[in-house]
Amino acid sequence: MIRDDLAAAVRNALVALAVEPLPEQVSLERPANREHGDWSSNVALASAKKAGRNPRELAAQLVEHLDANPPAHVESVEIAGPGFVNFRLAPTWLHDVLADVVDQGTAAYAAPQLADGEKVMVEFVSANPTGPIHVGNGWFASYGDALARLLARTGHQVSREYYVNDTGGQIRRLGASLIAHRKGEPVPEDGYPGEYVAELATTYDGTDDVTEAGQWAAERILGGIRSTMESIHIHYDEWYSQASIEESSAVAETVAELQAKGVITDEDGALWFESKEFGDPRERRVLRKTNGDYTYLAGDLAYHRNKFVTRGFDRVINVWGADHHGQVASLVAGIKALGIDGDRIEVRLGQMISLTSGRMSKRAGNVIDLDDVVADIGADATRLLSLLTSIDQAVTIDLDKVRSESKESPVFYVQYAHTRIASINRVAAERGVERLPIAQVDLGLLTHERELEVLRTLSELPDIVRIATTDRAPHKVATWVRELADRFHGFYHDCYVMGDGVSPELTQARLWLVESSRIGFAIGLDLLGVSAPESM
RNA sequence: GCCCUCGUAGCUCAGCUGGAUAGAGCAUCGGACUUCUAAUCCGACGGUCGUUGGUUCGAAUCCAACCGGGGGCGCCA
Repeated sequence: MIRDDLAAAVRNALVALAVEPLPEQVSLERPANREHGDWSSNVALASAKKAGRNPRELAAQLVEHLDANPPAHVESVEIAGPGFVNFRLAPTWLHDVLADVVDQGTAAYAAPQLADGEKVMVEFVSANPTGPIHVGNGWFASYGDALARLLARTGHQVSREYYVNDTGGQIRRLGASLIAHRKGEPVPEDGYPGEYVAELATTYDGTDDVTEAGQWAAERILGGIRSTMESIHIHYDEWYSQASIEESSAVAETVAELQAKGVITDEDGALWFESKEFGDPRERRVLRKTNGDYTYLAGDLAYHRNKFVTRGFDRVINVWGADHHGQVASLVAGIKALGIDGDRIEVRLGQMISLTSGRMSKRAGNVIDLDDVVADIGADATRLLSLLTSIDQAVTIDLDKVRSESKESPVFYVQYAHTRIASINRVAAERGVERLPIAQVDLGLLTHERELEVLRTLSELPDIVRIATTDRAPHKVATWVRELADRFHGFYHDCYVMGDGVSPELTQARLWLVESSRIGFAIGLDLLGVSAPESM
C-alpha cells in the first residue's frame, strides 16, 4: 500500500533528523483539496511540540530529506500551510491500485482481516411477533445484516439471530385480541386492533385460552416476518425462542449462579440483583417477583449467558432501538456479574425512525408495514435507502417522496452505473474487442482526470471497509458506493472506451479500468446486500 | 428531576478517533443527446455547522454550560 510506503519514508526521515520522541504513528491522509497534493502528513505539526522544534522548520527539513530520497511514485514533496508535508504522486500509483484490485478480485480486495475467526453474533430486529414489522424495524434489519456482512468479510465468524419474544404479557394480549375478534367483541384497550388480527381470527379454531390463542397467532405472524425478511434478502441463522429459554431451567440456573456469587438479595420474597455494583445507575433490579415469576431481565440474562457460555460466542452485538436504552445498563451489569467480560457485549442503539406524518404508532394508525414499502420501491431501494444514513441519526422518512422519487433514487444511480459496465462489455463483445491479459496492457495510458478519480475512489475501499467495520457503520460503504457511481458516470461520459478515435491500446487500458470498477461495485453492493444488475 | 442521544443548505442526509476554502442528493434556475441507452453529465443558486465559552498552532469534529427535538428512568415485555 502506498500509504504504508509513504509513512515509512516519513518515519525514516524523522529518524534521520533525530526527532525525539518519534511519534507512534505517522498519519497520512488524502487532502480534501486536490491542490494540496495526493497525500498529506501533519506529522511535523503533531510532533514538533513534543520534540521541541518549530513545526514549519521541521516540515522543511522533512521535505528536504524526502526530496533527496523520494519514495516510489512520488513526484514532489512540498511544505504547505502551518507545516503540512504534501506529496504529489505520479498517476502510476493509481495504476498500481488498478492492478491490485484486479489481481485480488472481489474476494480479496478490501478484505482486511481484522479478526482471526472470532465468533460473533449479531442479534437484530427481534421485534415482538405481535404484528408485521414496519419500516422502522426494516431500517435496523438492513443495518444489522450489512454489519454482519462487514464482519464476515473482515475475518469474523458471524451468526445472525432474531430473538423471538414469544411469551409473556404481550402474547396473552395478542391472544385476547384474537379471541375478541372471533367473538365479534371490541378489542381490549391494551390489545392489538390491527386488521391482521381480524384476518387471523377467521382461521383460528383453538380454545379461548389467551396464551394458546396468542401463541398460535404469534407463530403465524412470525411466519410473515420471516418472509418479509427473506424478501429483503436477510437470512437469519437462528430464530431463538424466548419461551424455550424460560421453559428450560436456564433462567433458574442463571439466577442461582448469581446467588452463588453473592450479588442477589432476598426481600419481601422477591430476588433482587444488586446491579449498581456492576455499573448500573439504578440501585438494583428484580429478577424474581414475589409471585415466583421471573422478570424479563432474568430471562434476558439467561439468554445472554446462553449466547456466551452455552454457545460460546466471543462477542455479541445487539442492535436495539433507542427505546430500549433503559435495558442496556442492567443487562451489561448482569453479564459482568456472571463473570463475563463486559467488553464482549456491544449494544448498538439506533435512533428512532419517524415518518413525516409523525412517529409511527398503531394508535395514530400511521404504521407503515415494511412489506408495503418493499412492494412499492423494491428490496434494493428499501435496503439502500436505510443504509445511506447512520443509525445514530434520528431520520424522518417522507414516504410519498420516497415513492415519487424512487426512479431518481441513489439506488438507480448506483445500479445504472453498474449496468453501464455490463453494457460496455456487451458492446465490446459485439464488436469483437477482446480484453488482453492485464500484463500486456499499458495502464500508463490512463491519465484522464476522470479515470484517475475512479481509481482514487477504488483505492479508498480497503480503508472504508475497515472503518465501517470497526465503527459498526455500514452506511460508510453506502456513501462510498455512491461516490464510485458518481466517478464512474463521469468517466463514462467523458472517456469512451471504444470508437471515437480511441486507440486500441487505450481501449484495453480502459476495459481494465471498467473491470476494476465492476469489482468495486460488486464488493460494495454485496456488503450492502443490494443487487448489482446487468441491465435495468 | 436524572441519564442517553441528536441538532450541518429550503428538504433528506454525509463529513465527527481535530487539519488547510464544510459536501451530496432532492428542490430552483441555466446548459449538453448522430456516440458504449441522457435512469447520465456540466454549471449556478443556497450554510454565522443550535447558542455561548473552553482546550489547541488549528474545532462542524474534543470538553463544559445552556437552548431545542427524540428516547429512557416498572415486581411490563
